[in-house]
Amino acid sequence: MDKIKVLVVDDHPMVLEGMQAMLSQIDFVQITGLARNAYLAMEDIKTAIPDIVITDINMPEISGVELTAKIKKEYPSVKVIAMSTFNERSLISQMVQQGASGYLLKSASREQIEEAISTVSRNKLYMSLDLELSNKEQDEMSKLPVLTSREKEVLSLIAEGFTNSQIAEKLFVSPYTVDSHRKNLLTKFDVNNTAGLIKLAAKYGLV
Amino acid sequence: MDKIKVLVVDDHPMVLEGMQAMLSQIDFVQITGLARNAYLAMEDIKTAIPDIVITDINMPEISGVELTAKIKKEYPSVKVIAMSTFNERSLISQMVQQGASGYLLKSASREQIEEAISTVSRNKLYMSLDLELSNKEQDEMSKLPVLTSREKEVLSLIAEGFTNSQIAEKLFVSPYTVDSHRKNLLTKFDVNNTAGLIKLAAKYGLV
DNA sequence: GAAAAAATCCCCTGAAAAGGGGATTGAGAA
DNA sequence: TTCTCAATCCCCTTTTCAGGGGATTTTTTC
Repeated sequence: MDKIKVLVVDDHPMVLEGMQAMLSQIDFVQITGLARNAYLAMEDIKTAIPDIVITDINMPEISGVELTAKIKKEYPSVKVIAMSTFNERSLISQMVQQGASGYLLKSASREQIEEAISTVSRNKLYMSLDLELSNKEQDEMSKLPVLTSREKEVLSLIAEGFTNSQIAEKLFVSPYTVDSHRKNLLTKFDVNNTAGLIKLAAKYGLV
Repeated sequence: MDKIKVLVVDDHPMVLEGMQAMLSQIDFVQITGLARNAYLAMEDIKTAIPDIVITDINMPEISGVELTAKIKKEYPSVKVIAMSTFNERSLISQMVQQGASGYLLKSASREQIEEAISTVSRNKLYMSLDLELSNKEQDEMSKLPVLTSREKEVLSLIAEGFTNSQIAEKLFVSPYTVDSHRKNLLTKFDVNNTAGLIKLAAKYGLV
């Protein structure tokens, strides 16, 4: 049985070293490369096509989301496992949309990493979402409202500091419309002013 | 010449492994332990007193700040190097106040870690603050206004979603006063509404 | 002990947001 | 095909915020 070829992408040398150390303890895994950015990752993939790419989501220049899109476009058979710290869960759906097969917390243990790799290599999805979440966090997550695309648009503009009428101009709609969206956002987030709105939105990476 | 004894504290196994891998490449360093939380770190220190403790700031239960306070209280001669990801710079001053001797980004290279350890062991402060910052970030950082303690207090309450009068009640002052602070904050941050305020404050970890 | 900085308080105006109410249109789901 | 939902638009009232203008007191710093 062939070993599973894994490429790790992360801008933190520490994490790369850590992953190398942990992956080398897994007997069915073979490391094909360690890349500290998306460019180098694509180079590495070209020379030695891995089975799985484990990539950080938050990276300067080209993010993990974009890298995943690139990989899936050029090498659809390569599986991608996204890695992030706990406060970026909002990016998971983005990653999955781009074709990621797994989601790993940076606080993952060797066992979890092992499980993630073997699960993903069997064409299944691995999500380590709830593993380290407190009840409070779970509650907060479940309360996360579903926003329409227009609402997201308006929210990000609010967060940019624009007023209703400025946003209305940008979106070519009436200020009344923007105000409606704003009110819906307040209701959905269950807050009663802009401050609460931005705070929550920022917390869940929506802005 | 004796080796410098180092203990690493981080709740992420990946980082611990990474640090171990990187530190073992430094010939003048001897790892006395790897702890995944503050409790275990204190145990480790008891059995083998290290010269330097490298600790993550963001940890569940007991934070790096609290751990540093504990260490400096019980073992004043032990040096502490704080470690964090880039968006927590606001904690640096807290760490320094608690007696930390260094600050290391998690994106640090082996060279930087080496430098941090040797600098700190020579009783100097090591701050890796500006190392990996882009010009844009540097500019933004340098523009960061100095807030008074009252202003910080008011800002965090604004971010919590309270109105001026609610804040006034909490602080036992007149709403006029709170309004003054709010206006000063707007001026200092050079923004013109609450949204811009919170966004900036959040960006620099002030809330 | 004087000067500077921080914290407090007050007033006014106009703009913006919050909190209600409602209505219409179009697209997609049941 | 109805029914729901998203998106659009409108009006009203009250509250809060933003942008000015000041002033006083306390605390810190030199």
